[in-house]
Amino acid sequence: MRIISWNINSLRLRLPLLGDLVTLAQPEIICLQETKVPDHLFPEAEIKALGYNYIAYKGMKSYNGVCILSKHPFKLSPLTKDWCGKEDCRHLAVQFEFLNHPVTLHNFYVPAGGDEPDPAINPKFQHKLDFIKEASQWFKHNLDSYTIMVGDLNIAPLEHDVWNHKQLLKIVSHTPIETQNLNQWLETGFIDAMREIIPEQEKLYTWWSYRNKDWEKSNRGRRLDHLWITPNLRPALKTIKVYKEVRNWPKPSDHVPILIEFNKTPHT
DNA sequence: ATGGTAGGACCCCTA
Repeated sequence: MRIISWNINSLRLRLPLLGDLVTLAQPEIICLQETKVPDHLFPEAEIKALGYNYIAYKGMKSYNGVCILSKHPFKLSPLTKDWCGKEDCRHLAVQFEFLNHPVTLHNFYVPAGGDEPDPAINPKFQHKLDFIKEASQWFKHNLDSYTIMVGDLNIAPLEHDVWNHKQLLKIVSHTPIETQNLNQWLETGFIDAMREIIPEQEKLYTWWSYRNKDWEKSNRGRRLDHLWITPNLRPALKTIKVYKEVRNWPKPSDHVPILIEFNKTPHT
């Protein structure tokens, strides 16, 4: 079972790239963030033409937006909700059968938080902290036994999730308050699947700013996108892959797709 | 220390 998570930064603009990604990665399920398309304009026919007949989307004009595209049937999970009292299209949850269990899949787009890492003067940073706090509390009581959680969490928690740990400690996405709060969310019952496979001492990025002249040469990346699983899915975990080459495709997103693959017949 | 780029809608916001 191959699942992709990707902050696509406009679904309509990058539909051709999504097609290329399907060819390259052959995912059975795709979770996208920052679709930037309101529901009445969602390109459903084009997505179905790519082979994904089961679709859930929650979008709005200009900002945010998430969707889940699948080759296998699923139902929308009742765990889908709004956060911080805002209807800003940052979360979808679905449920499907896998390994003879109902598996819940969450797709999140966490607020970026603006530039100034001080909640007293930056309401966007306050929103980000509130969002993570609320999610941490909520998952204490609403974590299904078999759960996969993916998305753009806009936080790079570990030293080697950023190109320069010391320099980024004061930069939004890598401040201690963010990484502490994200760890509390993780500790509600998840495993960081990417770091299960790729050692913590190894640099690992999923995002490179548009503002670098040569992103590959300067390599000032961050791991903002994540793949979390509950421990009972750990025996089935097969592969993690970061599709770094997609950052060099024409008109790329600043995030690259990440893949999690499970064995379909685990010996648990 | 600064400013750099991109997407979408609207004369600027968000990332």
